[in-house]
Amino acid sequence: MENLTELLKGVLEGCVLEIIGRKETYGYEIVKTLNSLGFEDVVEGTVYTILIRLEKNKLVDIEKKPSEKGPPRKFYSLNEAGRHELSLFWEKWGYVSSRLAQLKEDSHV
Amino acid sequence: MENLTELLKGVLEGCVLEIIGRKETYGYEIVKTLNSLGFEDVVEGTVYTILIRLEKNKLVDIEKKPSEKGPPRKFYSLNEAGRHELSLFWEKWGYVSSRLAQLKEDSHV
DNA sequence: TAGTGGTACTAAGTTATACAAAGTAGCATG
DNA sequence: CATGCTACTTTGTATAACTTAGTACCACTA
Repeated sequence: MENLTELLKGVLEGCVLEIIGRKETYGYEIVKTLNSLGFEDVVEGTVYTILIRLEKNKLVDIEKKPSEKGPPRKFYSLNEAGRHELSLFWEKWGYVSSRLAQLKEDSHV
Repeated sequence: MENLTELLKGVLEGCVLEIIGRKETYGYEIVKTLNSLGFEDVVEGTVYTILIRLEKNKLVDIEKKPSEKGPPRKFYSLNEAGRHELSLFWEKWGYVSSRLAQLKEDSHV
């Protein structure tokens, strides 16, 4: 799917929160996860800027661990504020998507 | 619902296309329509910038008509390119929302 | 007739987010 | 020692929504 950029604003951050919320993970793996979830064109630069933002907003805890395969990994996990932000995200997403569903539904009645 | 700004990127333009696609209408009325659809905090400044963008991208036809209640209205209708853009929007929206639905579904399995 | 409020459009500047592009660096394999 | 995968960093750009302020038409009323 091409040029989803604008529709992904706000969405990708929510996805990253959700992914981190499931299990402690790191940037490179998150990129691969997003790709496999259907967000195929999401690249590292995008994800790392999101992670830096999450850190700056104190939504995640970070732990550095060595890797067998390359440079050390920075593992992220959600803290309490992060979990709250995640539930807020799903709430907002639910709101917007239900309005859109309604709009679309009305359109072919 | 508070602070949906980022989630609305790309979405509002799609909504405006959809609204215009149903019947010829004008900016002020579009604002009211969006508000009644649940996008309560969307204000004129936002909608008019979208309309100017649609015009610049040649997705709409425009006709100026007098109003009984105020300044003349600029009526917008979708042209062929606009209808195509609208169907593209719904396609993209469907893609993104289905991925999100899947992500959310997986989350509480 | 001055003031208020609803209708209707315009325009300048700000902010937030995704994306592009390039680079640094560790490690394994051939 | 070159290639390729892993893994993180940084700088800059584009886009879209939002903020704020302003112009202007019209009807009603105190």
